Amino acid sequence: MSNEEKDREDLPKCRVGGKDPSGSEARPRNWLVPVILLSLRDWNSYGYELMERSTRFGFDAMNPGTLYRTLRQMEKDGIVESSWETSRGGPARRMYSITDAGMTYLDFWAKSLEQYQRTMDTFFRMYTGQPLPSDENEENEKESGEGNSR
Amino acid sequence: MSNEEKDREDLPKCRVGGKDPSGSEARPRNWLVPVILLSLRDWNSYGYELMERSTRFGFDAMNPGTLYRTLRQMEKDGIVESSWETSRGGPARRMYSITDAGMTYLDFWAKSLEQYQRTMDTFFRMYTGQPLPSDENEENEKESGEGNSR
DNA sequence: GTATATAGGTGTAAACTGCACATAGATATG
DNA sequence: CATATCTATGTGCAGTTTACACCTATATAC
Repeated sequence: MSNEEKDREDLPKCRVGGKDPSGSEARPRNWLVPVILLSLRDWNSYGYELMERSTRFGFDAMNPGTLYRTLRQMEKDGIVESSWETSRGGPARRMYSITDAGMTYLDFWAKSLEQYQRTMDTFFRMYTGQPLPSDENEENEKESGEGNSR
Repeated sequence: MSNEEKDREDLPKCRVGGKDPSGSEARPRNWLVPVILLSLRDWNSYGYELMERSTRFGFDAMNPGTLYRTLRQMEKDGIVESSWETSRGGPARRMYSITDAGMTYLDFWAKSLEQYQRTMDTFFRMYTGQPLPSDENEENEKESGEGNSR
């Protein structure tokens, strides 16, 4: 048995977050939306192709149901547009393109993700043991002093 | 009217992701769990205090319901322990401490978040217009070539 | 004719979260 | 004493998101 497998078996089976934070847990809700918008900003595309492309953005095994449903919802919201492409062998494709509102929405997502990245940086600074740089020590240690330190 | 306010009104009211990705949207599900575990790793604490501390990790206005419920669930999962602290003026506090399983779980979350950070880096590299460095151009442009470029 | 790859989709249950609301001890104030 | 406030912990419910299973249809290969 490899070490990684052993680690996994020691991991508590937590109901919070399903089982473990790997895979789907450690990414924001609707992460699929900015990923799709970003893909469509460069090239128009369709569901089946977007499924493969999103694999590069943390979706190890994208499930079709969620993707197609998200695309239809995004069209209702006006951030993407679609039209059938039938001039081709094989099943018809619903080709999607991003709208102006979609571009605006993508920019907004980018700003939010930047903010979240900074928050995660704070998390990792604290995780690796360094004190918070923005924390000016306004008596916090004393207030929380009833706990033992490890 | 300020520019920021104007931007906000131009934003499409998207059903995907509630309204907009600001605030709660741009962070993973159960983000509260690693935040609590990290806080408890340094000092034992209780719900009311943890509520204030989590404000520093992207929760602008933490709602008590979610926090207390999460803490109870985490205890059921065995990643934290609690005991009543009554030797004090004021209402009793349920003091929490992290368990060994909780430490393991925190490490696991950290690994997942690191992974996700790398994914977000990929997102931002693509967003700002640079090509993916891991992308060795295996005919991808031609395969996706039916879309127009912007 | 039947298997396979491509392409798009629905139904449902579980999980997560925000919001409103409920409870209760201690202390301060008129 | 009445009651207001701060501290502290919770429950109920409804809305959103998502994973999983399942279904349909077209074209091509064998």
